[in-house]
Amino acid sequence: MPFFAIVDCNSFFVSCERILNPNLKGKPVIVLSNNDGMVVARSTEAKALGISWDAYHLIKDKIRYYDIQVFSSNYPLYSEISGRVMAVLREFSPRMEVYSCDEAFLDLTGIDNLDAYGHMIRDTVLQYCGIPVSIGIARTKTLAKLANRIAKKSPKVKTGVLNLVDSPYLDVALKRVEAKDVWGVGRRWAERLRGNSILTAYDLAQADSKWILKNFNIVLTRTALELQGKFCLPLQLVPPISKSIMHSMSFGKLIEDFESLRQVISTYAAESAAKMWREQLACWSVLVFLETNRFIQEPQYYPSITLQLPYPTDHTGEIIQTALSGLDNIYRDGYRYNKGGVMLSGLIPAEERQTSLLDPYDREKIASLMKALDQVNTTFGPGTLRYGSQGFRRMSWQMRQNHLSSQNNQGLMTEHQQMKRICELGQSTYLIRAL
DNA sequence: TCTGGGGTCCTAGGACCC
DNA sequence: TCTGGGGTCCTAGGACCC
Repeated sequence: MPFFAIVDCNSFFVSCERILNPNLKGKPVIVLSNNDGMVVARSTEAKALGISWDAYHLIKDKIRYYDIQVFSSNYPLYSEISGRVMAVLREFSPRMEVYSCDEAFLDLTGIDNLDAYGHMIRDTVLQYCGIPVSIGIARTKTLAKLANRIAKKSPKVKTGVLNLVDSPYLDVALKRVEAKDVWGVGRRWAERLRGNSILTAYDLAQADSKWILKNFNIVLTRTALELQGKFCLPLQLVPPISKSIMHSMSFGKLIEDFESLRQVISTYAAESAAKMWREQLACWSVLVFLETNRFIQEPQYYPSITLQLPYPTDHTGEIIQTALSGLDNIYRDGYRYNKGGVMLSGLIPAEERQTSLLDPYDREKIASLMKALDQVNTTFGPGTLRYGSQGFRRMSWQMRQNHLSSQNNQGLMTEHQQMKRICELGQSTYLIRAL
């Protein structure tokens, strides 16, 4: 019988900002989404002040009143630190699933003293990465998530580690967690479950699985079985090949003119292509979409179109051209657009492409061009080299980031200085190796 | 002024073929 | 011409996750 741990970084983005600026410890801190639109991460202190998933512009008064520290999201920083945390965790179990940037499942089967091991993991990540984590350990992934939730919330679990393997408190734990807070149960299903008097994780575990299968689906059935301690969800040890790659974002302001939209869509297409290129994939189809702003009273329009390519491609220029022809197709005058995006799908490993005599492009030349492009943009910053259709000036639709950590407290901090700051924390070989 | 971005899986229903 | 079953493929939409 396997044992699983889920290791989850506490308020991850906030913890990352605290590495750059230790003075933030003990203070209420929040991190905002792209465009500084909404709150996406909150320190415990901020949560205690009642800050939740609010629109930033609606809670500005509260932020001023309580002197809450505000940061725009700094994804290069978070992704760097995430990589270091994962490297440390892998030392504790090579059988690991990186579940998100701030969470990983570890297979701890065969470990004797699970409690002690959990504490060791927690202490090591804190020491070497400066990130506090919570850990739940149990016989299934779903139960481990449940244990983790209690470890995070309950004042009784002061150590941040909860082990439910063969625990006499398992039923107590299941009864304490509401069905809506079970991993895999969202708002909609929770409502339907409540209609059938299933209120807690315990109720869900007790429910008849045939009944769940008939009235819901196989996904929820597995969740219920996992709550009974029956292993259904294996670890995903090797990240599967992406099925789709998307770049989409709200614009800095509403866009009415076609030319600006062409620039946005070109830029988003180039972004998607770059992501795809880094994963060494090629795509069969390109989807383009636009959206108006649903929060304001005016004509709404949510068009999208999917374009099939004659051959799988990873050529940015070709993807931009395709996306722009899609834009031609869906664009309508008289709307104010708020958001757009480009999604690439039908992905295959780039090397598996069949070469065709009819293919008008020289794929090898394109590959070296793309490689050079990516290297320049990695070294000198994204967007240093770009296609003409992306535009050359900073445009009003570009992302708002008024609270970047690098500009907040100690003047401008370069990426190099940020990394140096991260390293000052570490006495560890992990960090040195990571550099 | 201002309301995230990026994914996955499952299912129902339509189109099409034999 | 009508009727029907069975199979596959695709797409859209709904649910979930972080």
